[in-house]
Amino acid sequence: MSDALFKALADPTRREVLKRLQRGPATAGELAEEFPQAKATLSHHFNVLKAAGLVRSERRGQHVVYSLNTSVFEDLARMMADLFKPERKNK
Amino acid sequence: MSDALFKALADPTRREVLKRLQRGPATAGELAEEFPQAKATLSHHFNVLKAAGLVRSERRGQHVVYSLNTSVFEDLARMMADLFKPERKNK
DNA sequence: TAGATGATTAGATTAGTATCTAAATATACG
DNA sequence: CGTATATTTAGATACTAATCTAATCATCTA
Repeated sequence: MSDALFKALADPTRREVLKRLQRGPATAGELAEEFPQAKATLSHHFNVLKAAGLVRSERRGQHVVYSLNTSVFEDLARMMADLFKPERKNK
Repeated sequence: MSDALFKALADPTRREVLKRLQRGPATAGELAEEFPQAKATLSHHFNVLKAAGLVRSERRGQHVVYSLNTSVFEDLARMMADLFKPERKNK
């Protein structure tokens, strides 16, 4: 569970994708154009991000729109805090 | 820089080591006993954690004492926030 | 329905990481 | 100094992850 999240964040390209999505949703193609890797490679990264719950995807005709799932940030913050401040009960 | 940090957190064993160190410093041997892996393997993990600035080490005679470097938590929190909230200036 | 476009999946290759055992280094102490 | 104990480093292996090209799937439109 948290494993998928940390693993997803471990790759710099995926972190860049997240930062790009801060500026708003984008299609797979638009995202792929902003990175040097092949489309297929980016598609793989999208899958990882999705599995970690960091992004959502929605098909719009031929396009697939990816957007940031900000609600995971809460979980992430909790996990981070948990790594350093155990005394805090997980309410 | 941040890459080393995220990579260090990507491994579940290393996250467990961090959680163990929340309860206070421990020697390499003490830590190694709490994990199924070989001592050498744990030593490798310590190096990764150290390189990421997550732990400190100090030699005490024959022993090497590892402790959590809580000051990195600030950086970590900032990086996390940065991934999701770009509008915040990095003051 | 056929062709074009957008996206994902399959299969293979390469690079990186976790792990082990064995050897090396560091320190203490008799 | 020589041995015991604690830890790290070297070298090898297995596993995982990133990447590519080619093929497949999905949708639109003429």
